[in-house]
Amino acid sequence: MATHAVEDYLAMIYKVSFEGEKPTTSIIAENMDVSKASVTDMFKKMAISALIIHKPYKGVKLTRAGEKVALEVIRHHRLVELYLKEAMGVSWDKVHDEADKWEHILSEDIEDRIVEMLGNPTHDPHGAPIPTKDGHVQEEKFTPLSEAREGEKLLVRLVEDSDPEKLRYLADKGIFPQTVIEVKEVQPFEGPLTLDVEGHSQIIGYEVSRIVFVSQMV
Amino acid sequence: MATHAVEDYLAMIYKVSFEGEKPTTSIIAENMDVSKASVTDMFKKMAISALIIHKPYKGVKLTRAGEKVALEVIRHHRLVELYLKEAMGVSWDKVHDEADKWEHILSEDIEDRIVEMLGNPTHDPHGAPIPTKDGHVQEEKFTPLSEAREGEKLLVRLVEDSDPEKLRYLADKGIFPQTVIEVKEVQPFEGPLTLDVEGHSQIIGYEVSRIVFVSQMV
DNA sequence: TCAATCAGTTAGGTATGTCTAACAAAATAG
DNA sequence: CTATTTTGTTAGACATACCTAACTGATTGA
Repeated sequence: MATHAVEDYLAMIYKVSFEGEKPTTSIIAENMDVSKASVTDMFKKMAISALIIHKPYKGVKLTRAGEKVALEVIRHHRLVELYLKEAMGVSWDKVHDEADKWEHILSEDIEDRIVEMLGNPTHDPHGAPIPTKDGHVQEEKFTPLSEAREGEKLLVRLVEDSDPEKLRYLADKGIFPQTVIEVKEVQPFEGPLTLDVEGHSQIIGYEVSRIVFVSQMV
Repeated sequence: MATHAVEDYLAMIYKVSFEGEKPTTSIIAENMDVSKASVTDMFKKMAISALIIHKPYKGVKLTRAGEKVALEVIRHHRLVELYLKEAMGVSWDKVHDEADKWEHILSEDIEDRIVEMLGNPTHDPHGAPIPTKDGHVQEEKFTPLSEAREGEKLLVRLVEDSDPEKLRYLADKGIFPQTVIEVKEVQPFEGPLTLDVEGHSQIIGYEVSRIVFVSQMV
């Protein structure tokens, strides 16, 4: 059984890889907020346990076993996020931090009950897909709203969940997964966007627009 | 902030004291399933943190600070047990082990939500009182069913929660907190008891009867 | 009361997961 | 193609929470 720390590293490696970055010692250290020496140690241990393959300067790659653990942790995390929101009424900016604690102690039994209560959900409150029990996800790649052009009619698909402040800000503007938005104006030099969100005009900054991912409306 | 391990020790010291035993190195070691040397180490650390007062061979005493932490952990444990049963449908023999994990990660926010959802509950599924937020309990002392005499009409008040097998057995017989039972026959030499449980005749062994606590019906 | 027993502590180790400081090795820029 | 910068590793520590084995100190029973 992987320790909590190992579970965290594996999930982070998965996320970084998915986002198209190389999961190197430095990048994982930065993302996990630990020293590079700690990551070197951990990579060594995980390589011995055959959870990763480590090629210095080339980054790390999850083995099938490592990926399975990573997806299990991510499944737990996303299920708990949704459960907290739907069953306990926790606001979407707070569910991430809570889920970070719950993901490691969730038993099979409780997991199953949550799945049943939520009716076999496919996505968490931020629009991220929930991996299946047998370790599969189809994570889709969406476009960041920061790259949108004037006149586009877009469907919000996913919002990055790690910054509670930004999530509260977006909730205020009525921007959630499944929200339809129209891009009215895009100012140059990483300037603000003027949007139509369900009939209301909203102006949001470039920095925030980078955590909102959208797809074109057909 | 106390570590998980320290929280566990404090809660155990509280429970042992409450049950009238002296929380000595040996007894805590036995109850926590660790070596006596580990307990000696831990007592030292907790004494330095002013959570306990340790007099070798005389046992340990919680300071007000230590008691506060202990009651907080116990509050979490019992609230979670009830939540798991009421909100998630977990059977009463399984809630204890789950709650052992949840008790350490429960945030104030989630605790408050659980309290509200359950309508300010006073007792867990085994009949144990839930300490208040400000650290008070009125734990009542009840008589073990093993000491009952023939002809007595009794109200089940509490069932010890640590042995799932026995809890399943008692559930089978219809014995829960608030159940009314009549003692039909008591066999000598720690022999079985014949009971009337809500109109059904039930025979239970002495060993099991020791974890059921009752009070006299008025 | 004193020897045997039981309880408790000390000493020295292990594993996990961190850290800083010093060093080595690879990538890159001129 | 070498020098600088960046990246990664090693060495040596520390804290937590355990362990076993050896020892000491208290209690108690004959």
